[in-house]
Parts: sequence; structure tokens; C-alpha cells
Amino acid sequence: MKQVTINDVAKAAGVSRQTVSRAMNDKGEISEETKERVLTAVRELGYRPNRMAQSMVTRRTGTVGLVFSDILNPFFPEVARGVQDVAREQEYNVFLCNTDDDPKVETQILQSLVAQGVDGIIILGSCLGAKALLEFADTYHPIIMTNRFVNHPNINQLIVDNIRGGALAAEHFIQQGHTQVGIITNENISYSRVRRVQGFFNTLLQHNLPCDESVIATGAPTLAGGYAAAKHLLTHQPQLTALFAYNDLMALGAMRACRDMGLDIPEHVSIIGFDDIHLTSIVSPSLSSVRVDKYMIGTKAMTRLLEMVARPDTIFPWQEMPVELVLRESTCLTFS
Amino acid sequence: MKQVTINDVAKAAGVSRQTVSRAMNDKGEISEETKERVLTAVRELGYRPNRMAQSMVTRRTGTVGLVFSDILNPFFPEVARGVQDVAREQEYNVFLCNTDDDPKVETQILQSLVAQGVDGIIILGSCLGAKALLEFADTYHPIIMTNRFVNHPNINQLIVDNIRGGALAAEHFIQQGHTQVGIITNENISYSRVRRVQGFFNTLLQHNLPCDESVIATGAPTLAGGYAAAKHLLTHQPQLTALFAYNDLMALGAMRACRDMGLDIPEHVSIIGFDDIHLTSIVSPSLSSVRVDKYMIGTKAMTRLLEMVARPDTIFPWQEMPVELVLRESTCLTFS
DNA sequence: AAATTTACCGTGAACGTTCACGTGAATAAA
DNA sequence: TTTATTCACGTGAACGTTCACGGTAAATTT
Repeated sequence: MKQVTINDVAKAAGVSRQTVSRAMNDKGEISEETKERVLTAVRELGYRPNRMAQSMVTRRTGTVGLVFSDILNPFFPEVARGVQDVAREQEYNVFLCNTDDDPKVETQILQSLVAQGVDGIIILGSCLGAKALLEFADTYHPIIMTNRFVNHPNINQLIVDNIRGGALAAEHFIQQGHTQVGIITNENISYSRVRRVQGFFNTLLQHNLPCDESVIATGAPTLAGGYAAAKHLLTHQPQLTALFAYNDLMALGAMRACRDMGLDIPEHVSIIGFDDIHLTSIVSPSLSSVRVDKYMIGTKAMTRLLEMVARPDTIFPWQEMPVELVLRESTCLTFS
Repeated sequence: MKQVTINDVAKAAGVSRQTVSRAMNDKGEISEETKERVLTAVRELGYRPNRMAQSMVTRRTGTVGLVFSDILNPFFPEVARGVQDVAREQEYNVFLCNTDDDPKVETQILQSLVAQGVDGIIILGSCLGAKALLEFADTYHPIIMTNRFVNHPNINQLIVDNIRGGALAAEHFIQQGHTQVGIITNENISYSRVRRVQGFFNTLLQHNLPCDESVIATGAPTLAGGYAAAKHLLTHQPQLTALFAYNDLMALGAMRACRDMGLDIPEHVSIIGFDDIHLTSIVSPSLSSVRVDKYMIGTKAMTRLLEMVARPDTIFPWQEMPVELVLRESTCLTFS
């Protein structure tokens, strides 16, 4: 049960601590012969360097924090998987933390991660204000943020092309002949919410279609939120024949609402979601959605974060994630 | 950017390191007056104790590892959420790790977590052999394992009542008049797989219903695996009118297979899954499933783990998680 | 008044590693 | 031969905490 330390190995191999350290991290300045001797001693004793002790002096812990609203939203596990896979390759470990979209919780979590000594933090869609984020960035480096544009040298952004996503949805509705379209969206006025609605509305305007606040309904970005918002919207605006949802969960909630209201999909109402989580192709009717490569968000974020750790003084450009519209049964009668 | 250390606080408050430490961890031996003085200094300087340094001497990192096959299986996020919520309450942080059911990966991950210095490890359904697990437990403490019975003082078990789960499914099929029932299950012969099948078969036998290897089809515990297994099974055993699946993902895959084969659910084939993930009530037809409280698995596991951390020499009894059958459209015509 | 206790607070050591040096021997250059 | 240079390795310090002591003054007891 007693830990094997570097001194035990040194004694066993008949060398000094430093030589053992050299053998392990092969930084040179050591002969092949003694290196072999040390490494066999390492193997025999089952020595593994103590990370806390290493961290103490190197100021690196080999850990990062991944912060998001709720792991139960299938969007996040997909991103997390990307982060984790890159992390494991580089012998990094990652803390996952839920904020429940509560600013108080998020700040507490960030503090906790900093105290923990993580080498960097990835925040997927922060719910903090710009001021709080800038303040935090002043004291901590490096940070990756998605769907949030906070201009600070310690923060690197990964932005989904939300505007184009909204535009793609609108274009498809228009092309299908819809003229009365509505939006179901997050009540939190986030960066991505604004852009998605903006892209959608702009495209409608370009085609001289009516759109104003009255066709927007809001709710929590969840199944229940989407259900309630859709029910409310379709009750008060029964002329609508197409809905664009902030994310897939809300879209699925909307689908359920339609079913409960006796509205067929897509015969009476067409629906397009956002994110294209795995669920979209499982439900029936399957859900059209604006796809974004979630796994790649994860890998890109983590890769970039590690670059920032390795080169602390470099300022990296922000990156954009493309989107694409995936059509399924919820928008198209002739779809299999 | 420079870290505020305990010495800075000590200097600012005009006391020694130790007194600052006493003020923070209020262990007594300090007057209210100086405590106040120290704490205001702490606040003014924004001091937060460095966890690595603390860990160095206390041998506690305030971190635990949560290991499972794949975060993309919705079962695990639900459990993880329970673990994380308890963790946050106790100011713990948790590493999430995917093994992809690969023993090599799992051992590597466990090693990495130990080196990281986690205070404990929760393994949800290990894919390692008993020998490897015992060996690992010999060198590490404490460990929580679900659905795996490895008898070792360092390991505490949390076991789902798999046998009863299988029995409940069988009972319901029998009650509905089915006489030709099949099983779709994991190809890995895990603890839970054996028990679920066992509970199911035993109940069939008690009612003198036919059951043998020929009505078992295996595949990966995923959508695709369930799809393939169901297609194979229903092709070769077309008399089957009911399927019991190892987990919900396989069940959903089976539903899709039925649809592709022109079989209606539940008119031609009834299906029961396992786990009762959130998805079951979203799909259409909704899926009957053996429910287990996943969130509670997480909270129980983490709570127990912390108990083990606090009282290293105590041996705790294993715990059982009850199951219940939730009926939905996939097994019942008259269900709304 | 002397002795003992109590309440606070400070000091050196330790945790296990790496970094910046220092050292001595062998080799190469003068 | 003498002086540099290189190579291989060792030594003290440092990272920021907490632990086990030790010490001093005031309060209490004898």
C-alpha cells in the first residue's frame, strides 16, 4: 500500500533521483546503459511518478476542465467524446462539470477548476455575462469557448455558423412553399440563440415573408420546454405550417406537442431542429436538423487548448464550424 | 498572473502560515479576532489554496474517477449526473473516462487515474477479468463497482437486480399470451448479461415454455448491434412474437429492424428493453423497459465512495438496486 | 507566590518531483 | 603537455501546503 517513490527506484538502480527522472522523461544526458538499468528497476518496483508532486514543480497537472450546462442533453456527450479522445492520446484527464445554466454554479465550478490546477478550461456555451468572463479570463489562461464571442487574449473561440444554420432552415421552408413559419427558441438570450434567429429571419425578409416577434415562442432548451412553447405558439398562431427550433430537444418536444394537438408531421406542420443529435434519426417521424459535427467540436477544442498550453504567448485565431442541413421525414412527405 | 500563496496572506495579515491555514480549515486553536483578520486578507488578495500542494501532504486530491464503456450510451450520463451532483456538494471533481469495452484501454485508464492520485474510482460495468480486477484492487483503494461481483475488501459492489428484471419481462410476455419469445443480448458475457438472461429463461421454464440457445441473438450493445441481431433472429426464427433486449439501445435497434421487415409493433412483435433510458418514452411507438434508477445509482455510488474514503478500514456491505417494469406502447395494444 | 493549565501562535520538517547548478572523468583541441 | 570541451551523473533548492511540535503569555489553581 506504500507508494513507490523515485528514491526507491534510485536506490534500487544505484543512481540518483535526477538520473531516474532523466530516464523516465528521456531528456538526454544519460547513457543507454544506465537508462536500461533504471527502467528495469522501474518495472520491477512498479513505479509510477506521482502526478501531484510533478505538478507542484512543473505547474502542469495534465488535466483540463470541460464545462457545459447539462450532460443529459445528448449534444454534450458527443462533444465530450471528442475532447476525451484527444485528451487520452496526450495522457490528459478531463473533468466534466454541469452548470445547469446557472451563473452562480458556473462561477463556482470555474473557481473550483482553477483551484484544482487544471491546465485549461473548455466552456461550451457559457451562461455568464461578458463582464464576468473577461474578469475570469484576466486571472486564468487558457480558455476555449464555443458559441460566445468574448475578445480576450486568454480566450480562444470556436464558433458554429449559427447564422447560416438559421438561413438554411428558412431557405428549405421557403423552397417547400411555406409562407407562415414560426420559431421555438431558448428563453436565455445567448449568442447562438440570437444568431440562429437572425439567420432565419433575415432569409425570410429577403423573400418578403412576414416575420415578427409574434411567431417566436420561448422555453427551456429541453423536451419539456419545446413542448410547452410549441403548444403555446400553435394555439395562438394556428396558421403556422413550419417550425424552426433552437435545438433538437425543443424540436422533439414540439413534435410531441403537435401529436397531442392532432397535427400530423409533416402534413400539417414541418419541423427543423438544430444540432442533429443522434436522436433525430431514431424517432418517428425522423427529424430534419441543422447538423454540426459535435465530435469535431470536441477534438478541435481540445487540440487547440493543448496548443495554447504548449505556447502560452501565442494568440490563435478563432475557428468556425460549418453547418449543413440534413433532411428527414419531419419536413418532407416523400422522404422514406 | 502570479499565484497568491499562503505566505502572501500571512504577510498581509501579519501572522504565520500555520495561522492562515487554521483560519481557512477552522480547526480551532485560533481567536475569532485574528481569524477575521486573516479571512479579510484572504478575500482581499483573492487567495485560494493550491490543491496540488494540499494533496501533496494530505494525500487527498478531492478527485474521483468514473469509468464506463461509452459516454454516448445515454445510460451513463444519467448515472454520471448523480455522481457529479454528490461530488459537487462535497467539493469533489470527477474525471469521466471511456473504455469502449476494451480491456487494454480500461487498464490504461485505471493506471492513469491512480497516477493522477484520485481518491477513489467508480467502475460502471468493468470489462476486465476477475483476476485483473483483484490484482488492481490489491494495489488501490477504494473502488466501487456496479454489476460485477468481485469479492475484495477494497471493492464495494452496487448490484442491479438483473435476475428480477429478466423475470419481470418474461412474466409480462407470458401474461400477454406470448409463447414464442426471443432474446437479443450483448456478445460480451458480462455479469449483467448472464443474470438478465437467466432471470428471463428461468421464468419461461417455470411456465413450461420453450427456450434454448436458438432464440438468443447477440450483437454489440448499441443501436446497430440490436438492429443486426434482431434482423438475424427474426429471419431465422419467424415464429417469435416477443423480444427481450439486453438494453434499450439494442431494443431500439430491434424496433427499427422490425419496421424494415414490415413487422408492426406491438401487433406482430412485442419488445421490452432494459435500463429505461429517457429515449424510451420519446420514440414512437414508445418502448417498454425494465427501469432502474440511474441517477440513484450515481448518487449511491458516489456517497458510498466518499464514506470509504473517510473510513478506510471499514468494510461496507454491497447494495442492491431494485428494478421495475414500465409498460409502454411496444408491448401493449391498448396503451395510449 | 509558585505551579499548573489554557489559549494562541510560530517553526522546522515533510510530501515527491523537477530545475539549475556543480563535479569529475574522458575526450578533443591547442 | 596543457587547456577546453563534452558527457554522464549527483546535489541542494524549490514548488505550496499541512503536521507535529515548541513556545509564550495570560488565566487559573494550589
